[in-house]
Amino acid sequence: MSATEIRRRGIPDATVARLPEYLRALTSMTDRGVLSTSSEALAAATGVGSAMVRKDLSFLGSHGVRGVGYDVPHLSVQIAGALGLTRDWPVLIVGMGNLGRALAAYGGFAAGGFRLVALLDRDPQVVGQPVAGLVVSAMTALPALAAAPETLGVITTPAHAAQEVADALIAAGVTSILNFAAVTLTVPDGVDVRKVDVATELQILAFHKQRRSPMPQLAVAP
Amino acid sequence: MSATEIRRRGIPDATVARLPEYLRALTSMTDRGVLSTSSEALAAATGVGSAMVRKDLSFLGSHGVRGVGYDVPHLSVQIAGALGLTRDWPVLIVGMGNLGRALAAYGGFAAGGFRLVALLDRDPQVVGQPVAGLVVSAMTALPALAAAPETLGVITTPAHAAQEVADALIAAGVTSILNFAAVTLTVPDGVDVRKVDVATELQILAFHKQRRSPMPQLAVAP
DNA sequence: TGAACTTTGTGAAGGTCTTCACAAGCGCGT
DNA sequence: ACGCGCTTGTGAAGACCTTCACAAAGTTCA
Repeated sequence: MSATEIRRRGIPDATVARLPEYLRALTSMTDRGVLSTSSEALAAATGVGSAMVRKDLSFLGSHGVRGVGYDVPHLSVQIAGALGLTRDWPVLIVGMGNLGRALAAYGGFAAGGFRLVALLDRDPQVVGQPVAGLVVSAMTALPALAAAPETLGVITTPAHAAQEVADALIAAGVTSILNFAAVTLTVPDGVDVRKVDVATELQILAFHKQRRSPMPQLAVAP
Repeated sequence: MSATEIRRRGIPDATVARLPEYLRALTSMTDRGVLSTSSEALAAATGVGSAMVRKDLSFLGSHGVRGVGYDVPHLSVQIAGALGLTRDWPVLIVGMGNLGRALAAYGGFAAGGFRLVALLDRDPQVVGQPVAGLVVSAMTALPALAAAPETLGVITTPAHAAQEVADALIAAGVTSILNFAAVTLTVPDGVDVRKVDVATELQILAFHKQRRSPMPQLAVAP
């Protein structure tokens, strides 16, 4: 693939989905004082094939050295830059149930420009409570809290409230949403939704497990 | 694709990943008293193209009626059967921090044969506490608790403990793991791991958002 | 009965992603 | 200076996935 073609089509989605893995492996190497690595070592650390590691990294430009490998700090910067992690990303979470609280307490945000700016809930009993160093806001505060155009929204409400919350987020100008609720959100063009769903993941695991060791099954009438 | 070929190669992974979506849409229809649907309606409910819905469902066999559509209860049973949700799937969660507790309290397990059978933690302070109607067990109890060969393991420990927990689960006979920790687990062949990682999802969202509205960027020296 | 209408099921075409295989390039030791 | 060994970068091939387009097959209604 030519350099101009990459610029036209951008980095493939499949590659983008793996870049955080590489970055995590590189961060771990940095922590252990490893300064240089190879596609083979990154492959071992991430479970991806080494040829794919090389192809993925080649989309960021050629930063490896033949016969030697990749410079860990330099490659980390390249990937972080490609992912946009050098910017500041305000994050707000709507839904302060068990999951919302767990997520608010989760330390993984700071590692990559993500900054928790607000926690919201519809329940007046919950509004005003302190959670993870922030005070829970009412839904009416949403437009003010999502003022920054690069704000990322996280939905941790029950399924039945998620669409309404998504609509409110979008009305407030949020265009990137991470949805933990077990529903498919309907959103206009230009809004990017990713979902995280435990039930779906378990069902996929169950499917593969069943395929490995099928149970005697009742015949289905034709 | 011929019927024998489907049976040889199985249902494509991409299709399996969408079956839970269809099933959820169908369940919602059942709840609303809708008894019949179409590929177009399922497409609207799941955000998938209607041609793909039809192709996906055709892998389960031909259960639609031309000119009419699909029977909601019948199709629900077909999908649930294909996913293995008619079996009983014991689930155990290791790591009773915020996330583990949130997950234990999450109601979505029962909806599909998933049954929470045990919660474990390494911390003696936590062992013995009641969580979600179960008492937290010590790690030493793992082999006994994972006795059923179809047990699914969920890891909600901090990243640094996850590999060790995975090894223990595998030693206890668990071959399907859902990993919430921010590390890539190394597992032997025959063990199926799926990961759920908030940081990765946020990074992918950030990438797409940045691509939509790039920031003035510093040039990188060649 | 039969024509009009609707919706499925599916070859074929077109993309995208992964793997293969090896030339090109770099450092090191002599 | 030069050859040897190592690792990258990348065309090409192949596998996989999605979209298109339409024949097939059913229902409805006159």
